[in-house]
Amino acid sequence: MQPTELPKELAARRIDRPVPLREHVYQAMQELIISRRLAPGQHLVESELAQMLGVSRQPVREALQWLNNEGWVDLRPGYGAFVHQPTPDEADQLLAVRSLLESESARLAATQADEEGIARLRDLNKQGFEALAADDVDTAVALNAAVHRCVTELSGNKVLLDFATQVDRRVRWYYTPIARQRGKQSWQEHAKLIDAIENRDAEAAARIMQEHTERTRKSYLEQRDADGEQEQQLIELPTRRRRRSSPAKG
Amino acid sequence: MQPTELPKELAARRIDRPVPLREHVYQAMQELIISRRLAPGQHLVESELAQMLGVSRQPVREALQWLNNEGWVDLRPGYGAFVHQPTPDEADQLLAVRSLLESESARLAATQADEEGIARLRDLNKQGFEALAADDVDTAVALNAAVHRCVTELSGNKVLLDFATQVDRRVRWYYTPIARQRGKQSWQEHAKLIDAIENRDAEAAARIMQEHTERTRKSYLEQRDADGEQEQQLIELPTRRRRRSSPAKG
DNA sequence: TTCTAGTCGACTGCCTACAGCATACAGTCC
DNA sequence: GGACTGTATGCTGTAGGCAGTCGACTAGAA
Repeated sequence: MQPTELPKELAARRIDRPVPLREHVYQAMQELIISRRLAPGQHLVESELAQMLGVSRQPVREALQWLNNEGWVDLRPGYGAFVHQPTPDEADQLLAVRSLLESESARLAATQADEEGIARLRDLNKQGFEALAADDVDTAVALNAAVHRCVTELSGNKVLLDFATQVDRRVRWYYTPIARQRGKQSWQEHAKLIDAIENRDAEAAARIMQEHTERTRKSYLEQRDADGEQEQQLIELPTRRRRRSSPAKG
Repeated sequence: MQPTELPKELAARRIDRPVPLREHVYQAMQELIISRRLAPGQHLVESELAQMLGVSRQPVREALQWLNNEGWVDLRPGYGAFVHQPTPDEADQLLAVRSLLESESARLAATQADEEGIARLRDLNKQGFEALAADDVDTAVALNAAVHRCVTELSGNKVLLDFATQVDRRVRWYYTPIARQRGKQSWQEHAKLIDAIENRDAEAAARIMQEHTERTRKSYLEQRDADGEQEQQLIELPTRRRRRSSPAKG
């Protein structure tokens, strides 16, 4: 089988290796999944992935475990890994949980944040406006994520941060397309949020964050109804025979 | 090295093996950690665990990954696994997040739950009162967890359920001792909660759940201040030499 | 005594190989 | 012709082993 373009890159990385191979595998596969080049529901055969990425099955297995934790793939013991099927329902549920976690974060941040943290927030938001003005959408999206993350960090609750990070990662799978479309308003809402935090007004901060995230959720729903999924070029993992799916139940 | 008492048990299990070994390893280790026979901060050497449990390193590695996801151990790449150090701070943060997630669950359950689900709740709570009357603390603790889980299931938000389950597992590490002490009041609160859900009063349900869980949190803090940690007999993992800890940073 | 270089060995990360199960296919019996 | 059984083979789970890395210990010098 001729490897896709990835193995050379991996082979290169392999030379300076303080970072475990599984990390690279993890990242490569995450990219493939996010970009939908591996189709939802697709069976991921360890040996094929290993060959494709130029490593053995071991690091692939470990990477698959991580991907499983983070909701990118589903593991069925004895039957291997399958790319997770994102459903509209799940997206909505994720966004709901995100809203919950982040509004609580904002509430806590209003009482916990220090001056330096608030300054950091302001700076990020300023950069966001600038990216917006420069039409630099990628940067704006990244900065948006950074603002939200920063608020959660300022909550001072590490557990909350952990969970919010998890949700955020998964949400972005669905959400990136919309994130690219919400413009100035979003950053104005951030500004208000930061004001509330600075004024130590916990309730206001929580409310603003909730409205802010709920608006995102609504955008998602609208967009979803508006346009269908666009097709993507899938990686055809070459096998002669392939298991159809999970075992017949019962 | 002479294995501890575990390997025979595992060896027996090994005969009827539809379940992967790593599952058994996972459960065995979780038990050892919860019971504090593996000390917080202790370095878990794969080969020793493998020998102790009578399996090879591979299933141990995979079990460690799971344990890591769920917060029981911390993995430091290149340095192995360490039993997670639970701190009072973290416990408090976990309980705070739990409160958040569960009160939202209650809110949603009030609008989403069906008759059958509510009946299930009532039944669990009835059993809880009975266990309490019979002084069967273990059953009462289990039923308490079941009630909370059931509410979260009835929320209809699978993501919320996922996270709540995670939190719950970890919380129980700290929390079991107090859970054993909260008595009748707790079950009366459940009853009120179920009433609110049945009446479709989302706000009341959320409020009751929040107060209920916050009360637990307070109990935890009080208890923590009251008595210190009792010592436990640790498993001495036999090695000649052992790395002290993680590498010197920077 | 304290600092430094060198050596030893423990431990992780990774690879290869094998065993067992599950599926798919082909041939056989009713 | 349809159901059943036997066989080939893909794929996972697990074992075992090798190499590189990092910490601990030791000896020698300042």
